[in-house]
Amino acid sequence: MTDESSRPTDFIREIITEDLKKGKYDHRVHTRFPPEPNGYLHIGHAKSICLNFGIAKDYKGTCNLRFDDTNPEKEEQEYVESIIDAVRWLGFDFGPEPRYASDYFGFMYTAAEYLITAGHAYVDSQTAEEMREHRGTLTSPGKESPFRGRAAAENLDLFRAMRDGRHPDGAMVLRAKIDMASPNINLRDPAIYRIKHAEHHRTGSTWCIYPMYTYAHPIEDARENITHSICTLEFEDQRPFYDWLLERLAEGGLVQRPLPQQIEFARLNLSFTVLSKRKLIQLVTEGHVTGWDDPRMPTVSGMRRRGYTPEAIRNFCERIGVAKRDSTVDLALLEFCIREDLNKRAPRVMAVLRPLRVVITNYPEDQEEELDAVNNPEDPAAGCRTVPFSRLLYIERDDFLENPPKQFFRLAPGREVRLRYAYYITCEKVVKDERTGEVVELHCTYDPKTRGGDSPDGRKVKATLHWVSARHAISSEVRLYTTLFSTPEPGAESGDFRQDINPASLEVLSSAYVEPGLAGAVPGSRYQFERMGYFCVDPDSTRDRLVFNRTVTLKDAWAKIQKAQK
RNA sequence: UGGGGAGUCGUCCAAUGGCAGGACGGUAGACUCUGGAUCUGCUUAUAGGGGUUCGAAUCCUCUCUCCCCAGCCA
Repeated sequence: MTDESSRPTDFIREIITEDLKKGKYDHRVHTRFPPEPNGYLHIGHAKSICLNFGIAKDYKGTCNLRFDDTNPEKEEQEYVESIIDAVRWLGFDFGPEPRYASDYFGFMYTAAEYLITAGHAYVDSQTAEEMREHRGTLTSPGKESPFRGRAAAENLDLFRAMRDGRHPDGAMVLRAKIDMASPNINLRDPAIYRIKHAEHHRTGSTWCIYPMYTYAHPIEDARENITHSICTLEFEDQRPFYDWLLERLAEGGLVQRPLPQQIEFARLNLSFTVLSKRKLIQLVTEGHVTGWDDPRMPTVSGMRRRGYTPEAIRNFCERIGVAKRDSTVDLALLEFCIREDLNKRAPRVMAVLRPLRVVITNYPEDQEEELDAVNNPEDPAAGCRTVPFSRLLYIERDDFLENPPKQFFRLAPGREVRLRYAYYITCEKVVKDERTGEVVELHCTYDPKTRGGDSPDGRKVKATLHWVSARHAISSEVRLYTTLFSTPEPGAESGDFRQDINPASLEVLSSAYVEPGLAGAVPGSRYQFERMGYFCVDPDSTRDRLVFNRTVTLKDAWAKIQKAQK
């Protein structure tokens, strides 16, 4: 909202605009993105990142990157690095250093002692199982713990003993004292501290008790003066506790008003993919993909390797909007966003993925020439290049059909087509393997007067084919990706998402040819292979051999016709 | 069967008592040295019943459907 005329675009910005109008937070807006460092970021996180950092930007506020590292058994340094990397790559700035929940462990401990002293918390010596039994059910109230009535002094001693490591894991927990009969289960004396004799990735062995998310998160927000604490829908039931805790701490003067407020929105679901952390981990550990950055993964690192741009992802996140209803976004929208971006910026090159040899019989054996080609018709500033032409070429196997159906415009016996930026050629002869009947080579003639691709007599052709000169082309590997799952909602039918893994999600083409200008292309560079799609140089490339990942195909009218006829 | 949320084109998001709109998808066409891009047309929706109102997607009411919650996970 940088000017008067702009209006909020979602219900969260509406709330913020209203708060600003009322002066609720002294005209400040401060958000945060709080991942747990126990996995890699995916497109669903990107939605949250764009929301939180986007709001900060819109309202000239601040957004913190904060690691919610309250469970040492699950969290690792490796993840914090990948998350930092992903956030920066997406184009967001959180200052020189991220924040950590563990930065506040000391304060959280002090606050817990205050709660005990004020009679708002107690140490419970029940086992986990006993606690579960006493919690009641969704429809029946819980029962109070026999330890609920302990005096503050005893609780304090016990809690300090917990901290000092005098009890094993699970021996006791600190609980908030609220209401065991509450219809909201989260208010039935939730555990707020547990014993874990575990090494923490940042605090080492300083602590053997760790706060629960429920307790830690509101405190982290308050400590960072967060104004709007935006999270996903499943935390909605948690909000009464969030408010309860902060109210108690404000009463004790441990946090200042105005208190941050929690606002929930619906997480992203995407068709043909899974986004739950558990499922993503399973894909990696069970070897269904090659790693977190496998180009078929919906992780930020996977999409990056696939060839997605930060701009396309940000644009996607803006287009899908923010609301409270559960929804599943069509993968086609994501693909639209990356095509839209790459169409404007990706240089065009010619690459033949499944080569078919073509001999231009009337082109002199020892002759070759350089032809002018436009780098990007959408961007005149991208300039021109030349591509070599000679007697022996490769064209795409799919661009020739011996017995073409009516709607097939491409090369066929006796038919004339244009070779892009080069010449008109006519297919004169089809050479086949005698045993298999497979077409192995085409003999064509070219019309020298059509150099550059135009015929002086105004003669039209129905198709333009991409090609490479066999002598000059660089042999490369091309990895063709389609969706990792073959159904829009993986697991919907069988209950096991792995049943719907698409066995054909990766096709490796090891004898593709790209034009010579691509020599030395660096990993991460993106190109449009004319008529085939957008491709990105994979880090697996070596000096001698380029490897390309297909980011997304071009829209393909012919493929659609073929599909419709099946 | 407790509590908390949510129901609008195929999909996602708007409309905040006043002509249900946009984007993606789909489809038809124009154009084209990429069957790309671009442009144009068309397509389809307020979960259901009752009520309030001159007027309801919006307010009231009843019903239905879907999601979340019974970790010492986040």
